[in-house]
Amino acid sequence: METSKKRSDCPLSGSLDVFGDKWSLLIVRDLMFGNKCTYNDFLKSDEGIATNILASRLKGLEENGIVEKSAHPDSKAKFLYRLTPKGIDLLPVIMEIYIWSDKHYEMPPDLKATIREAKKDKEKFTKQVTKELKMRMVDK
Amino acid sequence: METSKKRSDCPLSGSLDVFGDKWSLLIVRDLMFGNKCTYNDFLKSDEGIATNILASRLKGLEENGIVEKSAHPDSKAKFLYRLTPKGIDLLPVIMEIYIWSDKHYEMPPDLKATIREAKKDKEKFTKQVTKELKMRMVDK
DNA sequence: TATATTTGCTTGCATTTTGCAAGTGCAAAT
DNA sequence: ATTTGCACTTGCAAAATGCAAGCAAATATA
Repeated sequence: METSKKRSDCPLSGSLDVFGDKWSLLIVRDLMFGNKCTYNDFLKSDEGIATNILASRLKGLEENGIVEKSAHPDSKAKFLYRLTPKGIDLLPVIMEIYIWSDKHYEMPPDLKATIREAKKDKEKFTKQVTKELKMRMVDK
Repeated sequence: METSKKRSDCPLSGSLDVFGDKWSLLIVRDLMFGNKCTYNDFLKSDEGIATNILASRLKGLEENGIVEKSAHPDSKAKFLYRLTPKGIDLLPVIMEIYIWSDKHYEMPPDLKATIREAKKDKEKFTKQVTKELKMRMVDK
């Protein structure tokens, strides 16, 4: 197996090797908040990811233990993509990006409200969402 | 002026348009923790950024109000790059990436100790580092 | 049962971005 | 006066991206 070499010992650079691109965290977002879990779900997201890029990102996320692919309960033609615990642990990272964004850019009002609410008690929000996501893991 | 179009209304995708690549946050890291502030400083970082990429990333970060370029007090041949308040506000994002990394990967022991300490009281750590960074802003 | 459609991709190809090496112009040190 | 340092720019090959089309298996429809 070909292990891609690290650029340095810095954990930040190592993390960016995993999700430092324009698409990976959007897939994680869709899994966390978008109620999306299939290839076509991700394809339909507003940003319009190209199908080959989606395939390569899903592969990368899977190889890095962020998402996990399994059989879909409804159909053999579908697959179910889910966040692993490691993927769920990206919630605080994504939250802080939203909070940063809220501070420096405009955004849809409903989302803004949610973020401000979450910001009030980050730990509570994180724990609650994490719990929900872990529950989703064992479903089916 | 050519404004690059947003991929969607999602603040996460907008943020990734700003710093969603393998290099931008490493430059921010160098400015935050590495005591680096010149072009050559960034070039010398362990990851070995290519000089043309560094130039383009610094330009992007500047255009997006994350860093600011000014005259260097020591020499007319040098320039000083500094984080803006908006750039300093990325501290919590970077912190959470470090914390995620600490949970899921190995890392240098001294850095690990710092991260664990910061994690104990994130708000205290954030406030203190932010204060130091803002002080650095007004120096010179 | 035959046909059409859905699903999750892969392939080909043009365009863009990256990475590497070399070069440039100005400032400063020797 | 010449060399060195600094902050880039340029050229070019290689890799990644984006777009459209194709494809096999599974499912839905006629």
